[in-house]
Order: sequence, then C-alpha cells, then structure tokens
Amino acid sequence: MQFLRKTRYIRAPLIRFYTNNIMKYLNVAEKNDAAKNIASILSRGRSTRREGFSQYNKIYEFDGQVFGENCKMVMTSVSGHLMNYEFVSTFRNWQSCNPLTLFEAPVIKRCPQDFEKIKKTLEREIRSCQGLIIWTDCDREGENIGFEIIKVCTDIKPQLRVYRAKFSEITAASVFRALNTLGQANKNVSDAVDVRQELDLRTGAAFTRLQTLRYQQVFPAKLANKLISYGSCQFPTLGFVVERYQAIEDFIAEPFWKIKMNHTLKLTTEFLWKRERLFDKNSCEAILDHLKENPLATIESVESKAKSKWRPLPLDTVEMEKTISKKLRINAKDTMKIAEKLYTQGYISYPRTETNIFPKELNLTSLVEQQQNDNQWGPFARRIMTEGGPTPRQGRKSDQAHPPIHPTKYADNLQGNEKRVYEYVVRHFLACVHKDAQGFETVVHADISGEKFTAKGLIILEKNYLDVYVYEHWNGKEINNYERGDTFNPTTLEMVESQTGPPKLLTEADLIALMEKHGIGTDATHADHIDTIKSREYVGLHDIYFVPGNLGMGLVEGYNNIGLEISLAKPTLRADFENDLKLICEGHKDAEVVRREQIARYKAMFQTVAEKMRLIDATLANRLDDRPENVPDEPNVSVGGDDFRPALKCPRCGNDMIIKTKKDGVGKYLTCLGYPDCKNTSWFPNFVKNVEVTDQHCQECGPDCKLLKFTFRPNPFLGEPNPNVLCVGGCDENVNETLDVNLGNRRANNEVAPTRNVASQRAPQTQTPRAVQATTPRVIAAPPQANNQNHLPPPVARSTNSGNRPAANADEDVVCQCDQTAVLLTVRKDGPNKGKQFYKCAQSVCNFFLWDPHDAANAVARPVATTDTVDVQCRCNEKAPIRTVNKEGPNKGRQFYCCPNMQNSCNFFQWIDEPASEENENLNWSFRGKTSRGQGRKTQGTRGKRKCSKCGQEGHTKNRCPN
DNA sequence: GCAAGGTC
Repeated sequence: MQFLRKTRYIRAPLIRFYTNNIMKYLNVAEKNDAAKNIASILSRGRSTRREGFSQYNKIYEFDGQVFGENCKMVMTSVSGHLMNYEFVSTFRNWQSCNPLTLFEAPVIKRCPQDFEKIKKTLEREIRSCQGLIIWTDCDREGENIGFEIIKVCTDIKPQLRVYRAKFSEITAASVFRALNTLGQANKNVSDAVDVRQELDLRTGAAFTRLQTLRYQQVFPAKLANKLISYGSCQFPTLGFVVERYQAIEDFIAEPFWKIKMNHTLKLTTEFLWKRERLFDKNSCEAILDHLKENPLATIESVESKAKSKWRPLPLDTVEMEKTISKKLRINAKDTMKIAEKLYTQGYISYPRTETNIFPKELNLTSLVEQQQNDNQWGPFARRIMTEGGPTPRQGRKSDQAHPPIHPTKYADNLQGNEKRVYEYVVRHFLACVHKDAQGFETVVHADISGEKFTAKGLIILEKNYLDVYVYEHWNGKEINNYERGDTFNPTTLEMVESQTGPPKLLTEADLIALMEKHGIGTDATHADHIDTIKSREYVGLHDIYFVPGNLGMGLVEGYNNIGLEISLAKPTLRADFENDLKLICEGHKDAEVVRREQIARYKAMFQTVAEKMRLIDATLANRLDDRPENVPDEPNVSVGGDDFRPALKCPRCGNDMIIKTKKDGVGKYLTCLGYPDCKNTSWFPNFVKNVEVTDQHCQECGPDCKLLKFTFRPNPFLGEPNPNVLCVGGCDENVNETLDVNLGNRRANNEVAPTRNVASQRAPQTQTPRAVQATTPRVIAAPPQANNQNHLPPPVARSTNSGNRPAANADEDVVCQCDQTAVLLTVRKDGPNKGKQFYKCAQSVCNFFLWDPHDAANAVARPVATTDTVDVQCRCNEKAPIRTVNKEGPNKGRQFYCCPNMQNSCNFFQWIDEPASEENENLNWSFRGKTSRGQGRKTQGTRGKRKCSKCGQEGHTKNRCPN
C-alpha cells in the first residue's frame, strides 16, 4: 500500500514535466504532399501518419530537434489559401445595390465552408503545441497563407511562438537548413496580397455585375443567359487577343519584288540580294534588265568564322510553359499541374520561379551524376562529367526565392505526360550546364554589275548540348566552294513577285509571353485566365491560334472607344498595380495607402463606364449585329441608407459591428458584419430614435470602439442631454443595461480577431506597431524554460527580463508595441472598472492596453497532487469539477475545470488538456483580466485583495481560505 | 451568377 501511494504520488510531477519541458511544434505546409515529404525528410522516414478532419490533409508525427533541443513535431497542411475575402451579406445579392457601392461595401475575410475541416484540424492540433512553424511556399501568396494559418492558431493560443521556415526546394539539405535558420513571417508581403485580393474582388464584382446586368437586358436575344465577367487579368488577356486580331484585320498587303539568283554546280547555292526587296516593280525590273546585260558574277570575298549556337538558359516557369506548349503540345495549365506534382514528389525543384541563375551553393555536379544511369540521357550526363563538369550558362533574373527548375532526384518510374515533363526538365538541365554547339560558317559575297549578293554555308562541328536537347535543331548548309576572284554565270537570275503578310494570330505560347511581359497574372494562373476568356466565349481557338468572338471584340472596342485614358483591356493598369504591390513588399509603400489609391482609381473608371454605357451599347450592337433595347442608365437598386461605418469590434468574432435600421424602418440595432457566421446582435429599445457612429473612440475601450450619438424619445438617462454620446463597449454597465446591449463574451482566449472591415487582417505576429493596432495587447512572455534560451524570442511578445518566470510579475517590465516600458495607470472614471490598474504606452504612440495582471483575481489555481489523482482547485480554494463543452464549435467535447459555486462563482476556468503550465498561467490571467471587464465581473482594483466567495473576507494569502 | 490566388 505504501509503495502504491508513493508511485501514484510521483505520477503527477512526471506528467507535468512532460507537458512543460518538451516543446511540441505544429508544422504547417501549403499542401499535403509538401507536408508529407518535409515530415519524411525531418523524421528520416520515421514519421507516423494519422487522419485529420480533412481527408486530403494528413497529420504526420515524429520526434525532432528545434533550436538544438529535442521536441515533438506534428506536421499537417492546408490546401492553399484558407480564407477568402467576401462582401458582407447585404451586398452579396446582385439586386441589393448599385454595383458602384461595391467599391466601399464592407468586406470580410473568412474561411469558406470547403476549408472548415482543415481549419478544425489546425484548431485541434495547436491546442497541444507550444510552437508553430510555417512551411508554406516561399512566395508572396505563401506568406499570406502563412498568416492565415497563424491567425487560426493564435486565435486558439495567443501566446504561441510562431516561426517561418524558408526553403526553396523540398530536399534534405534545403529543409534542414530551413529548420536551422527559422525566422519570422513577413507581414509586408502578406499585406500586399491582402490589398490585391480586396481590389480584385471589388473591381471584379462591380464591373461583372454592371456588364452582366446591363447587357442581358440590352441584348436579350444574344446575351440573356450570359455571364459577362470582368477581371483585372482576364480582360487584359482578352485585350491581347483582340489587339492581334485587329492588327490582322487592319492589315493591308503590299506587293514587293525581289531578284532571285542561284548558282548550280554539284550543289545549288542560293544567293540573297542585298537590297532584299523593292516595293516598286518598275525599279526592280530596271535593275534586273541591267543585270541581264552583263550577268557575270564575281566573288568579292569569302569569310569563314566559328559560329556557336547557345545552350539554353537555366529554366524558369514561363520558359517551361512556352516550350512545353510548343514542343510537347501540353498546354500550360496541364504543364504546371504536372510540374507541381513532380515537385511535391521531390523529383524536380519548385516549378514557379523567375530565376534563371543557379545559386553558387547548388551542387550541380551531384545533380548531373544522379542522371548518369539513365538509358537515354545517362551517357550525356557521364560525358558532362568527363568533359570538365557542369558549366551553366547564367541568365540575369532572380526572384531571390527559388533556383531555376532542375531535377532533384532521378526517376525512371514515371508514365505519360509526367514522364515527358520530367524528361524535358532533365534534358533542359543537362543542356544548360554543358556547352554551346559549335559550327563553322562561310559567308560568300558576290557582285553582278554593282548589285551585291550573299550566300551562307554552315558546317556543324560539335553538337554538344544539342545531343541531349532534342527540342532544338541546328542544320548545316553546304554551299559550293568559292574563292575570291572566282567568276560564274548564275544558273537563275530572275524577278520574283511576293507580298507582305499580316502578323500571325496568337498561340498560347505567344499569349503567355505577353502576359509575362506585362505582368498579367502569375506563373501559376496564366493558363487559368486563358481558360476563362474561352469559357466566357470572349475568344475561340482555331487550331492552335486564338481568335476573339464578337462579344469579346465588342467589349474591348467599347471600352477603348469611350475615351478612358487607360483602357480596362490594356495591361498597363494591372502592371502599375503590381508595381505598387512590390513596393509594399519591400516596405517602401504603405499597404493602406495603396489600397485607397487603387480603389479610388478603379472607382473613377467605373463611373466613367457607367456614364457612357450607351456608347458601349452601340459598339457591341455593331459586333453582335443586334439592335440594343432601350434600358435606363441607372440600375434600380439601392442599399437602404444604412451607415456601414464600424461602431466597434464584435467581441465574439472580431469583425466590425455596425448600426442598422430595423425592418420596420424605425428602430435601430447593432449587428456584426460577420453575419451569418456570427449572429451577434443587440436590438435597441424603442425609445432609441437614432444612432450615429461618431469619429471619436472611447478612451477606456480603445480605438476600435467608437462613441455613438444616441437620440432618444425620451431620454432614459435622466438629466443627460439628448442626443447623448455614449459608449456601448462595456466600460459603463449602466449604459449597456439601459440600452439592452449585451454583446456576449470575449473570445475564450481573449483574442479579438483582428479582421478589419476592409483590407488586411491584422495577425498578431506583425513586426510593426501599426499592424498590431487591432489586436489584443499581449503580456510580455518570457520563455517558459531556462534552457530554452537558444530559442528565438516570441515574435510579438518580448520581455525585458530573461528569467523563466511568467511575465508581468512584480519585478518585470511590461513592454508596449513600441518596445518601450509601459506605464501603469488607474481607472478614475466612475464605473465597474474604477480603481482598476492598467498598462498603456507611455508615449501614447501605440494602442497598447493591458489590465494589470497582478490582480489576485487573476491568479491561477495549480494542480495539487493527492494520493489518487491530480486535483485542481479553483480560486475559492475548492476542488474544481470537470465539465464538458456541449455547444457546437471547435471546442465541442473538450473538458474543462471550473468553479463549483454557481451563485458566487470565482469564474475560474481551465482547459483540462492544457495543464496550468507557467506559460499557460501567463495566458490565463491575461484572459481573465480582460474577460472580467467584458462581463462586468466585480474585481478588486487593489492587488492581492479579493473577497473570498467562501467566507466573505478579503486578502487571503495566495487566495486560500483559512476558514 | 462576380475576381484572382492558392490547391485536391
């Protein structure tokens, strides 16, 4: 018995040791294949797999090392973007508003239904982790996806340590290097993507609705059921096709004449006339007559020189798309799909790259050696090694993220187009690291009565790269042997008539080249935009050539004709925008400024278009060969006049809350823009006549909480003015009770989701004070373990102390977002918080705010070992019972400890699966401090003095009731 | 019923 008791007694500390001392990281990649391969590399093939909520995104577990310490690793993935911008529900209906209002309508960023399962997996897995490592692709979109993952995870665990792994290929060297050089996600890059997403949504929706709603009515016979979309990429793509077609349509052939001369001995040597061609027949005839009078040709000179055909540059995405489209006849969309798969399987490097220079550290020799045993190109790879090793030709472009596309692993088990694409990548790689082809060119200059002619011959000496690069050819051309001073009579000397030809229609390769040149779309989306304009019937395909349809032609002509300075179908608009995005990424331009400027720019164009719709009608009528119906210029829709200015942040979901008019047209209510996902609403009583959102915010509740101007009938606050400016953020219980405002609890983790009504979401890992303004201030958390000092500091919260105590102990500073020591102040205003202490920015520069966590009410109960199990006590010093979450949501089924006293609860709360480690304690009291305010719970302003719920006395030591 | 960008 004695032995058993002892054993059981030891168990508790062991559990505590495990959860507190071994770090556990959640690793998240951009796609499942990447997660699988990275996990396989990091675990050296020993990871175990289990299912997530999403069948496509598995979970891999293994032991690993981060910052030189052993840790538990969990690896999973998303499937690209986890979130998407949408208009709030009011604006989703096409009839709900004039499309013009879509330039200002509130938008929210939310997780679409299809991705809820992936989100749920992240939410579940992060609960047992202390760190998060982002393994999304290292490009602009990948950075933004990283912040989406960070948001989901920090919504659950605000104090999470977040790191960014930067890698360019999924090879052991690159992945381990990334893990050993973990950094932080780049908020500027992510912000640029947010701006792009928002602008694309607004412009796309506004112009698409305008075009579709109008032309369906104006041309019902031709367009009644057509979706006539506009997009910032699809329209310029259409513009290219139209422009080329117009060039052909406008082309007028011109006849020309030239003199043909050749000389046959053993071979026939063709000489080209130096004048090439003449557009005047009589002149050409006169010259020919003159030559025929004395047709003897004299060789004036023979020049011979070495000639090279250059090996290709290291392979970038666009080159791959174009060449494969041309040579293998696999369209760009399929090519990228295949290349992506080869990449995630580890056969080739990242296929979306702008780089055509090999980095110095890339071991080209071993990559060549990997290919030596192949039946087809193996001998060529061996030849490279025996002829001095790889000597790559270098280009000039680098995206600073990925190397040129190259094989990373030998494969002989691929089939079909995967095999063909892989073979192309390998052959291109071997070609570009070998040698140029060598030849010998002879140029012969001849003269007949003063007219000059030239013949060229070519002998191929060494094919070199051409031996492996079967997609190119270099043909020799034999000519007769001539020496200077030789004379001969031409075998043929005659005039030939011909005419100039129009340019050719565009092929897919031509279109991609134009899109690339003008920055339309990304490497990954070129093919999608081409597909879109096909599916809208803006263009059609004749063999391999694109031709515009009447609708596409009419639309582009219409926009060009209304005198817009820069047409919507021209690439300049998008290119300018892309340039701004680049500046945001580099930190040279503010995302919010760009967002405002670009929206204003497109809005102005939209207004021009809307005003001149009848001109476009006429152009379209001409192309469609249809008579336009007479419809009103203005769409007969409007939004009921509500003000969409945000009043405050929704305590439940973090989206903006606004004032709306009840359906009766009289009353007002406060509602969340996250509807229908979030149904947080407060209906004002009937005595509230009007509510306006002012520009001022509540000093106590913070900048997101605007003061509201209420007009009453009559004023329920006796003696107060009418109208009266009030805050409903919760700082004054009396106001909220009188106005029936109950916005519910803060989120369980005290994190107000930082999504703004527009533009970017504010993830907490930002490095700039501006970008954290909408997030909850954080306690400055020191690392939980003294032996964790090798860890990078947590991305947001930093401490000036280096110990391993939880932050905000009496002897440590609290640092605001400006990195300055925050000042401790006391609430003087009458209300439930009077006397409470809080930290704020000493200079009032940032919006940092934190209730003083030293309040005894915020102390966290610790597990107490008993003979049987680990008991948890609440702040009333009573054994906390275990309860289970029944409410639908991510926490359903989760167990927690709480206070047993229903009437006089101390509000103690602790998840059962998150033991009260020091780190969690830190988190918990931060949460309680804020929750107490949101719920109007009575807390004591003086540190350490709290009324005991058991005996009613104040100031028990460590909150333990001695009675 | 809208975009473009990820990805399955």
